[in-house]
Amino acid sequence: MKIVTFNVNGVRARIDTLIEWLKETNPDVVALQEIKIQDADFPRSAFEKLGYHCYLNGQKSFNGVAILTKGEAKLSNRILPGDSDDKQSRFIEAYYQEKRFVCIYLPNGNPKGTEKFEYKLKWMDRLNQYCKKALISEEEIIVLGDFNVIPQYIDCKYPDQWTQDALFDSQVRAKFNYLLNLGYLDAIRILNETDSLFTQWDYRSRAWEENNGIRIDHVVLSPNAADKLEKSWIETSLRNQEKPSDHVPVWISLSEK
DNA sequence: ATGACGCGTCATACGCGA
Repeated sequence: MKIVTFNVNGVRARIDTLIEWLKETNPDVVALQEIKIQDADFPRSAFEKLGYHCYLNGQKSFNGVAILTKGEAKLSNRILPGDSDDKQSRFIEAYYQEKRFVCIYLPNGNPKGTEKFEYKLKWMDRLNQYCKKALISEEEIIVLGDFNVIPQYIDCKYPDQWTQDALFDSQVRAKFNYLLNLGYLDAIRILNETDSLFTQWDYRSRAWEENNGIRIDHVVLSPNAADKLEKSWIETSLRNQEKPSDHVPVWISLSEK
């Protein structure tokens, strides 16, 4: 089973390249972030023509996540517990072929020292508690999306540039580590020990041309899912397209048995 | 310290992202 996560930075702006990419790569499960559209306006038919079922938690203008599956899935949750006032669309969960897919767009949190940063920290606590509780089921759980967390120094080109940033904050990194310490596995890092494995490059300041990137899009696996991990890779080439997203897809394949 | 790009919006400047 081929599974991919992709922050598209606007599904309308990306629809043509998205459809072309899906035709070529044919993933079984697709997790999208920053679709920036409300559910009613999502271009369902373009994906349905390729055989995908669409499960949406959209929002006008900002945020918005989706799970697409080749065949019918069961939408199980669109709310991350722990804050009934949270109106931002950053979480969706679906079951497909006896696996649980949790697609997230974790808050950016910048700048530090504001309510945005506090919201990020609380959101991460909520996610960690959710993922901790989920382990009890012993299901195969795939948590994937834009985490807005640079886990380690080797996950950015110039760590000095990020020391004051919410993506590389020590509390934020500790909360990401909490998830790993529960027994979840970072699917890219576990199979690739080299540096410069980036998933996002700023549009500005020639960041792509100079490979000034960061690794913030992650696929995190529960132990039972990790047992089936065959490969993990980052599809860097998409950043070369015309009108690219600033992020690129992150892939895993799981064995069928 | 600032701005740089790009997306979306009851647009034609501004919020937001990373």
